[in-house]
Amino acid sequence: MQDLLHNLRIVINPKIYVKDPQSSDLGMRIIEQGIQQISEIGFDRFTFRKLGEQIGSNESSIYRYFENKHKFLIYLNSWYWAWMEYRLVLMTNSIADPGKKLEKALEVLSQKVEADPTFSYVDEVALNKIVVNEHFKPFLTAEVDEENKQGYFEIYKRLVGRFGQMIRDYRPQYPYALSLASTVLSASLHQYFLQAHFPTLTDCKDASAHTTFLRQLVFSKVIPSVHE
Amino acid sequence: MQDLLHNLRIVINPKIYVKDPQSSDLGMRIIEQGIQQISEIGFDRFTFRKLGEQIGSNESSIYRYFENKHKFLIYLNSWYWAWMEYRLVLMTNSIADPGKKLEKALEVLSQKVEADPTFSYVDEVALNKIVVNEHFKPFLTAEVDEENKQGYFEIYKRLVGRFGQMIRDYRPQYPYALSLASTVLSASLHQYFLQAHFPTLTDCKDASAHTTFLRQLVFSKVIPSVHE
DNA sequence: TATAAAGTGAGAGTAAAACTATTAATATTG
DNA sequence: CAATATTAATAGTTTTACTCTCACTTTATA
Repeated sequence: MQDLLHNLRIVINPKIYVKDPQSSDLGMRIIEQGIQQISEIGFDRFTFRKLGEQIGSNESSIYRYFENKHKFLIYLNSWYWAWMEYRLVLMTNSIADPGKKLEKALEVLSQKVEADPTFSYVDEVALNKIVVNEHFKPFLTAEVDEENKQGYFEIYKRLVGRFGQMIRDYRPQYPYALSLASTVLSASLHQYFLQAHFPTLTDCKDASAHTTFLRQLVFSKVIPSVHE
Repeated sequence: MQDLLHNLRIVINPKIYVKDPQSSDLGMRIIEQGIQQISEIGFDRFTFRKLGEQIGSNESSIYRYFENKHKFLIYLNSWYWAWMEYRLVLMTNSIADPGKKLEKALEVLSQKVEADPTFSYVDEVALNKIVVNEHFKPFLTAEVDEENKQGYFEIYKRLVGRFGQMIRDYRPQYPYALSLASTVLSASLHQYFLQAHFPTLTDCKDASAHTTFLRQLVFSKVIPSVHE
């Protein structure tokens, strides 16, 4: 199993990059160190110049891989969501019971992220910090609709769709499967964000609370409508 | 009642502005036209220079009201959340039953925004568009923690707290009132955002769907845990 | 092994945005 | 009417994002 996984490579829409960073040593360093830098100083303060200095290369070389830093962020986000999708499939594929499958999916999507040795050049924990801290930044531009047309967000959309389908498989009558799927995904990030920056706006103080909160939300244990 | 309300003024933390825009004609125009411009071209493409041109004034005059455009966005967001809080209180204050109160609160927070004649110089519909399209932008900066310390987000935090308290009043045993409150608030914006830009990621196609989706979520009718 | 092609590094250069500072004109107030 | 505050106009600075060019190195190919 592990051997098989070592041959895996996350596939990203080529329109997002100029040259595939997974195809060269410099490219890998751009990803590796770019993740480090953004997670440390934040995306806004991050520049290709600074990254060039850190990897002992030049700004202009990085532009040969990514058109601009916004696309770099979209790339990193795509990688993250592709990795989440891969983990989701891996962890739920063998579960036949829709309820148990959904429960497992929720766990995968909401638990604290840990390093995955399958992809050595990516620090998943730092990448998760980026995704949490900048969660909607890839979407929040005047060019969303154009970029969406270009398929920049297809991985994320596929993940929402897949998770939505799991909800539908469990309760086909429920009419808001997609909305619930997108809500859970964004709420999970948001709760981690609040825990880090606005602890007075969340009750999720430890690792397990995030999963419990969302599980209760999805499985209707929030405010029991019948008896308690 | 209306007469009383005409004397109302939304109070914003003075640290957010240099000079109170509600104190002068130029200030009002900055708010009024600023909302228009940002809702039309998006926050990133918006500059004080462009706004100056539109209101027949100068870039440097605007800097006398707001230190920078990021603080201007924080101001607009604060105004929006203060207005939401005012509406929330107004619409729920007289309701004694905690369940009905919570239901009403959900309605106020999730329904499509309509113009409020109480505050004539603010176009609430355009402002809502800004808040939906840029939802987390005020938070998503490297300076969040510092700005939070300065109290820039206190109105939003108060609103979450107030809504969380309504949940707690209804079901004191439920341990995630704050998380649910912040989730509902952000999910509401997010679903509107998806409806506008990613319709394949949401089931909320019309005005009432947003409220129904969230009501079911909060009142545990998502996936009935007992029988159907 | 010679040679073209591709990839990279260094540095300078450009355009736009985000302010800042100065000064003059205008309006307000005491 | 004089003092004061407010605003307009202009020019200037700094930073960022990105571009261009050219030299050098590595790799591919004949």
